[in-house]
Amino acid sequence: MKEEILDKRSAVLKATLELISEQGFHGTPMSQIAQRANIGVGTIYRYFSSKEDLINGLYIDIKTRMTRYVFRDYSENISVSVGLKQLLSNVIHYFIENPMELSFIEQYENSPLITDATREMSMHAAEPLKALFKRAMEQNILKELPFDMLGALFSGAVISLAKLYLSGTAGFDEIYLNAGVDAIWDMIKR
Amino acid sequence: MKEEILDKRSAVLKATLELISEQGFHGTPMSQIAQRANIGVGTIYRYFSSKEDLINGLYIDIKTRMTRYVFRDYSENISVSVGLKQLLSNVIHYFIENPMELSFIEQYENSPLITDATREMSMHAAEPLKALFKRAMEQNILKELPFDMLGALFSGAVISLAKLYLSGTAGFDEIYLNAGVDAIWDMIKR
Amino acid sequence: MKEEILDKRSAVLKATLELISEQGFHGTPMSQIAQRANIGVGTIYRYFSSKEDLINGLYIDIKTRMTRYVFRDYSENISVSVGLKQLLSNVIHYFIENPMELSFIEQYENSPLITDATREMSMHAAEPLKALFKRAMEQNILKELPFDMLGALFSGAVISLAKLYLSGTAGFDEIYLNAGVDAIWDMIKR
Amino acid sequence: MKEEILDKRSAVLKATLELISEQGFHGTPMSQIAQRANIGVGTIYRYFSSKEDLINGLYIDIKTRMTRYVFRDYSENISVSVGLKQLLSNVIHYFIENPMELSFIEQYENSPLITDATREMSMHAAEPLKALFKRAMEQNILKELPFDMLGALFSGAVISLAKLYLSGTAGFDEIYLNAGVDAIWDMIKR
DNA sequence: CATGAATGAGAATTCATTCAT
DNA sequence: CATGAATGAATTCTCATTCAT
Repeated sequence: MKEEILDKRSAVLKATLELISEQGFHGTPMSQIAQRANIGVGTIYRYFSSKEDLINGLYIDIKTRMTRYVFRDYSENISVSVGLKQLLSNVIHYFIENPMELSFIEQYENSPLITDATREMSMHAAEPLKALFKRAMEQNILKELPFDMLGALFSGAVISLAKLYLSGTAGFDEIYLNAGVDAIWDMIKR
Repeated sequence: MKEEILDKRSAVLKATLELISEQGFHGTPMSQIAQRANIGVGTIYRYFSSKEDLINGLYIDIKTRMTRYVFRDYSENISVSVGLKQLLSNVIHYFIENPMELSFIEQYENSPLITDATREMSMHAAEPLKALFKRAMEQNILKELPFDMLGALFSGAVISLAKLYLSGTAGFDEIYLNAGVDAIWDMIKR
Repeated sequence: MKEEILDKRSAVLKATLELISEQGFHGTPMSQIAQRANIGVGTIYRYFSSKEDLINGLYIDIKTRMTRYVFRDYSENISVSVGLKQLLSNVIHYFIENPMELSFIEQYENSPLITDATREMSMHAAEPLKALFKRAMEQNILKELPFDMLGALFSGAVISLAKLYLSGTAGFDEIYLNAGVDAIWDMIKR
Repeated sequence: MKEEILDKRSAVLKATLELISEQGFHGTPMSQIAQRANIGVGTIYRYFSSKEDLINGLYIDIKTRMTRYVFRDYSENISVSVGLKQLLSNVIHYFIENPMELSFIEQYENSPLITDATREMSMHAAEPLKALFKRAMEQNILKELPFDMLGALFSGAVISLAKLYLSGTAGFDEIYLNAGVDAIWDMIKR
């Protein structure tokens, strides 16, 4: 009964993610979330002050877990280029293994629901990446472009690749995926 | 009074784009669209059978205009690599000049509102790009990757770059933009 | 092109009857009536001041034609009992031959749309029947009941019989119909 | 405060009956029903999935109560002819005592809103009457006509009589009513 | 006269949020 | 604390009616 062990807050987040990733924010009433989470509607409001707060909470939760996953094997000991490629690969794999989270993030980041505070928080989560970029710049490994720009190109391409993979239409395997990762690397490397 | 010369259907599309790009689909009631378009609510329904139909119609309208813009200077006479770089540059500039359209497209393509029929139509619009890629492949100019993948990497990076530019935070100019375009080129070129 | 010979007013009435008998008042927009009548919506308003007026006009039209049909072979020369039975039979046959009119009348008479003026008019149409009843009373042919009551019993049973016949479920033929008419006759005859 | 003791579902049905019987289906908005029932609009939808469902629910409710009333004193011990006359009388009295229900039933049964499922249910409610007719046929008490036809003649006349009585114009009393009942009896008896 | 595009009042329905139990 | 019935503001959509052409 893994599901029942989940504390209520987590159960709500899980239900929200599942439902929103396929039905969208506005296609998902609070009542349905409560039902899926096996709790009463009112209970959601003990953990989140409003639906918007819930959405934001879910975003933060996902971003946190993702950052942890993506940097899990990073250490200052490994070379920058290895580190960056590993990072790249991790991001892709995170999304491939968590397609609902990708779907949610894409919806959320392009919606007007996103709070400035949340955006701020998201920036903060990107700090480690920035640090890595900085080290790479110092070693003349990356193109001489603003950090933000490298990040944007990088993440835009990565997410797009993950989406293509998940769409299933392409039908390409791990090998192609690696080729894609290499291509992205070509984009940012000097 | 340019606005009043617009036929009503166009006025509705214009109003919808403006409002949705900043408030989102669900933050924008039909009544507000009507108001902005200076017509009655009922009139919208003479041109679009439902709100969903309106959204889809707007998407198709935008995609059509964008495709026209992006391929406007393309000809079979120019070299493939020049053509591709021009294309790249055009896409970026289209979005920079039409930020609301970028915002709308991003919302729409990640929402559950998107119809299969519309997705189909969108594929169709990508045909010229595919043809160009094909020519490039034959000349061994591009990496040996599936078309879909090249397209995904390409568009993901381009859109991401345009968004960064528009966010204004980067504050970089045309020169940097060109550097970005070159980086994207590095990603797909052999 | 019989349809096109019809003057517009009649075309509107015909279209209204057809549509309302199957879709009901509120399931039938004015625009649909116009379409079926092959005229513009606005034109309806040249002949009828409002939808309500149209409905009332249709009712009066139907009642008039029905009364004419039902009394078509009546004359003071034939005996009262023959005349009454003939009348009875005529009413049934009118409805059987004009099912849409029956459907419309039943809807209309039970709806709150019916005007006092129209009800008045309807009474007036029943005058010949009353006269016939009076003659019958004087000859001690009918039960000693108020005219209104005889009329109510009579018309209630007749309409009910016609509806049953038209429902088709009973599947009975002309012979049974005559037996039904006889039964109704038993109800009012002394 | 009898009204306030009513559970909400019943309060809604009561309000609906009152309003519809005088204003018709389409003259009665959900908001008005809610107001009359002293509840919020949304609450109606906890008990009925739509306005149509509400109307159907009301019809079933009324038919159930009416059937109970009409057969309340029926038993297999009493003679068939007494039973039938009692039934006849009960139907009339039910409608006289519940004029709004008569009005509603008449509107509903002649409207295109009626569902096949509901019609089915209504047939089912007529079973006891059919059984009684059957017994009567076996004893050669009724005319040799199909059950459906006897039922149609019977109910058509009864309802018509009740309506006349309620219209108040006739101004006849219980005695006349009984005479009417006798007349109807003459119609179906052998 | 005929037309049908334009209108907006009005209706059904949904759903985030509250609060009595 | 947890619940879910109750609420009503807000939204989409329809359609009778008008009036410029």
